[in-house]
Amino acid sequence: MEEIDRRIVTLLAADGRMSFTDLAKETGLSVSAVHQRVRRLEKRGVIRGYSALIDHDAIGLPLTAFVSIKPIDPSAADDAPDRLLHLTAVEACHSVAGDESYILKVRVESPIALEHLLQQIRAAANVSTRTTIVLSTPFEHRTPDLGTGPG
Amino acid sequence: MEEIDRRIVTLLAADGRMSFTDLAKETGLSVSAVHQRVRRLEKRGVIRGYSALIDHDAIGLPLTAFVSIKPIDPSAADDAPDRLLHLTAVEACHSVAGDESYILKVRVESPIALEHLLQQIRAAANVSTRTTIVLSTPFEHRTPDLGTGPG
DNA sequence: GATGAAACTCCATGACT
DNA sequence: AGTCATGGAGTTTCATC
Repeated sequence: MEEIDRRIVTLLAADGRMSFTDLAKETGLSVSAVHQRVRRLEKRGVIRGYSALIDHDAIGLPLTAFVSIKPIDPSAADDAPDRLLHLTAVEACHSVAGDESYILKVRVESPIALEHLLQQIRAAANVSTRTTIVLSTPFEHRTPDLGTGPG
Repeated sequence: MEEIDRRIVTLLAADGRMSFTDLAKETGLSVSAVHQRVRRLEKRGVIRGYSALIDHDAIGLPLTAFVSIKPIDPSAADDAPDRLLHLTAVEACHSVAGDESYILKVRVESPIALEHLLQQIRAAANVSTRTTIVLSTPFEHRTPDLGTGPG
């Protein structure tokens, strides 16, 4: 990927609603050239989508936790992600190296809701869980610094 | 927060560039009423901003890891987040309950870059680190289901 | 790939209920 | 809080280079 595309990606990662007009000003291109590039980045999957960043406290999901899971039967099919998809409290699922197989990031309303969710996770994916509760989040969703590229 | 605001938040979390016109159609309100609500949600901090979701493989940061950190001197001032802010590879920093004090999410170019970053983290915050490498990410950034509210 | 212009759609604000 | 009206911006497409 090239310099101007990197700049566009950086700008849109920092402000997902920036207008094409402003992107054009920032990049020195015409509006239609920027438009074309953004559409191409979307089509190529470099830009996967756009999202509003939400204050989870404000929407009634103040409790965040990381849940590491491990299959109870190590010989069973490893389809945990599929089995957890329906649990909307599970915001992310990462397959990881190490003693456990996945790390989930979950957002719930309360400790009771977390307890219930853990039961659901264990039942749905036939796993044991280890939970780390988030006390506060100094920062999150920071935009990568794409600098001037590899090289 | 009330029903229509929840709906607006859900829609914008799923598509951060949705137009006010479409939000109006989805909510049954007029464009200006939606406009007013979105601005209020932004002002109240319920919506903290907007971001493009990026494919990290495509931008040359294919290696994700979780780094748990623990202070080497437990009596020292706990200002790790401040000390890590300048490391742009650190995408998120969560204070957590448990044996370790923070979990960081980092994105780097390569194993060598991770090694270098870990050295920087240890030096900057005077901590020990424990790193869990992400092999793949079945899903991430899922939108919360705000349903019809608490109750 | 980039550009400028045209047609169209959307945004943002003010007057009013 | 909401609607409607409106002028100003922003978006999208197209012919052209």
